[in-house]
Amino acid sequence: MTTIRDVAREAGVSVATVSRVLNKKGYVNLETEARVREVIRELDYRPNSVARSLTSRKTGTIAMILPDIMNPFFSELARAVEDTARSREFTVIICNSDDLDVREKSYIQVLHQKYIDGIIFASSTLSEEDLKYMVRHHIPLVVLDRAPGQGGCSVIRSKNAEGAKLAVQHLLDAGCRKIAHIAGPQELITAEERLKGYREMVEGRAWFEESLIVPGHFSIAGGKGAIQALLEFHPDLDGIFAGNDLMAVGALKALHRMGVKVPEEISLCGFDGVGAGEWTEPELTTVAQPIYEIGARAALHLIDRVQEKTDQMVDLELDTHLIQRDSTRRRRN
Amino acid sequence: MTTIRDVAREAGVSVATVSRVLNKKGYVNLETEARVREVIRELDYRPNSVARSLTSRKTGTIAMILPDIMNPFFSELARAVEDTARSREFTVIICNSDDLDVREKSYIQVLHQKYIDGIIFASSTLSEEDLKYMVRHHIPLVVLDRAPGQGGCSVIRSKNAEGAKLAVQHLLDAGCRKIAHIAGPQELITAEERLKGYREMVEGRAWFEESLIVPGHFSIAGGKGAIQALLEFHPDLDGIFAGNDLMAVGALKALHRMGVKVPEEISLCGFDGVGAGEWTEPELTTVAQPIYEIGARAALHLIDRVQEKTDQMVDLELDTHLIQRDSTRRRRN
DNA sequence: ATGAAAGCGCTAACAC
DNA sequence: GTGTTAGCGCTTTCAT
Repeated sequence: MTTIRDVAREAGVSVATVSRVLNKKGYVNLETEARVREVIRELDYRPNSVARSLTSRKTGTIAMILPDIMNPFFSELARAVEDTARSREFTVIICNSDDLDVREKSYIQVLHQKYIDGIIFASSTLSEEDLKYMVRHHIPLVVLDRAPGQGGCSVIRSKNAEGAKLAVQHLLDAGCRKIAHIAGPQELITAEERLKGYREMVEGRAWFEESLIVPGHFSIAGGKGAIQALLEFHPDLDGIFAGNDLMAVGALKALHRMGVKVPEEISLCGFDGVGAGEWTEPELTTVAQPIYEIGARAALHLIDRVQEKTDQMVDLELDTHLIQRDSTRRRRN
Repeated sequence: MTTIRDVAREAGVSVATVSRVLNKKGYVNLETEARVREVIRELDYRPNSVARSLTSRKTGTIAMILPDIMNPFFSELARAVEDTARSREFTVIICNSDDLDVREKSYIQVLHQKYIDGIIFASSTLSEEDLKYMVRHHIPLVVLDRAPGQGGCSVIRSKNAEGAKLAVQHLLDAGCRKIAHIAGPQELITAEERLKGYREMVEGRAWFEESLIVPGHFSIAGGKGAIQALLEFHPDLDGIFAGNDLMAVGALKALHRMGVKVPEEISLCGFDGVGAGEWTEPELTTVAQPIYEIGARAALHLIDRVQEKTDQMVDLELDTHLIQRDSTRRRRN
């Protein structure tokens, strides 16, 4: 491996000078610079970034902690983050937490030791303790899908309650008269807000009952399970708003298996807008979050903070929008 | 940040001693050790891994270069790699290449500069030049889905031709009398081998024609497009073997749109075995690669090489197996 | 404008 | 057993 000394020797200058041309910092004679650059090319020299990191305390690497990269929502998010990071010459470390807080904690330790420049946290549970740790150690942090006003970190998320209302309104417009909700885990603010949106739209209506709300754990299996419970008590159900697309897919499968036609007998609307919503038959109507945008903005802002182009925290709430496909349809009723 | 000096001072020993207890290397008095450990705990000291990397030339980080993390095949692979890496206390950098060789090249440069310990290459095109670069610089490399015997790198892949035969045999067993193949890009060895497997099974049969082979670019859109071409010339088609699941999904959508029933009129078999094959309706029969196992083995072997537990290259060919679901069915014929 | 030298935090001879 | 010291490759004062 060729080092800065080799270049210095070969160019007949000191390492300091080479360093200056490398970093375009401080004065350096144009001719000297030209010569140094020439040598750099000849020797195909590239500075060792570990050595650089040791002095600069910057690694040009950010990390992303998420529950599971196999979940299409998070893989899209990760893709956005990596694209953006690359455009700023940053590198991205991916961490699958499975929502286990011991794992999150251990990641944070390791990442900190590795001098990671910042973290995007898309896993569900960031403990108060971990947050404080990161603030104390000045590790820039962007949290996705959390309640605002945490202090010490930026937050980016979608308007979940509003999106949920969009979904319910759409089902109502489609002529549904009894709409259930398959809810995500209520520890998650996103799930909670989507449920809240649903409630606001349906509470007080004659047909509404608490038993129309069933948990689905944000998973395919959960979505399937929810259908059993739902149809048993509400055979007259004609609309379902699933708290995310994964559960909607599960619901779709279960309904199909039970011989219930979607959208003819039951209309179904998901949430998230993952690409795979188009894989199903019928294709899934859903409330789309601007997933890619969330990731891109998170990365951009995080890197701005790392590079001290800003010291402001942000607190963004992005709009959702309905993508109408085939799993909902106006009923002739 | 607390350093090794702080610990040394506080414990009344030299940094060398602290380093010794940290690395369990060399002799150190049990009582001294106890005291040092105590101080480490008190000060909540953790060694700075950047500094360590500078001397050890090891970062405890591997990289994975893949086309697109949003492709479910690669996200499963990535998940396996990260799980395995974590169990060995390694960290994983993800790089989306979009199969662009300039991008691959630039990643390799950056990763090398960052002292990455090794690379798992799951992107399609690894140029001879890049390979040599990595060999020359002693960067351990595991390549997925490439022809064997490259030298200088380990290769892991599935038995593609054999898998393809499994698929065609299954369609034949299901009673299909005219089976088409939607092929992936022939620059990719995987696509080429799958086509070869198909050919071996069908060439010489009375119904076989070259026009039964159409390109589908390993993408959903490609799968859709292929169907148009196919049905126009072969309205009597009754079986399709798609070179990957993404194309199979596209084919399924197109067939559905054209009112062709699967599997009643046409049986369809994919390749890969990505989880999302269960999202479709009907669920997709497919030849499954042991995706997770490929990733896990790749990571394990790579890390073994990094840690010099072995200096052997491997050249693995893993078995595929048929997962029979609903998109193929015995025809009453 | 350029160079000498002191770190960054840690490891590994080598000496005692 | 433990300490001293010279790096690892680079950046950054501080002289000159």
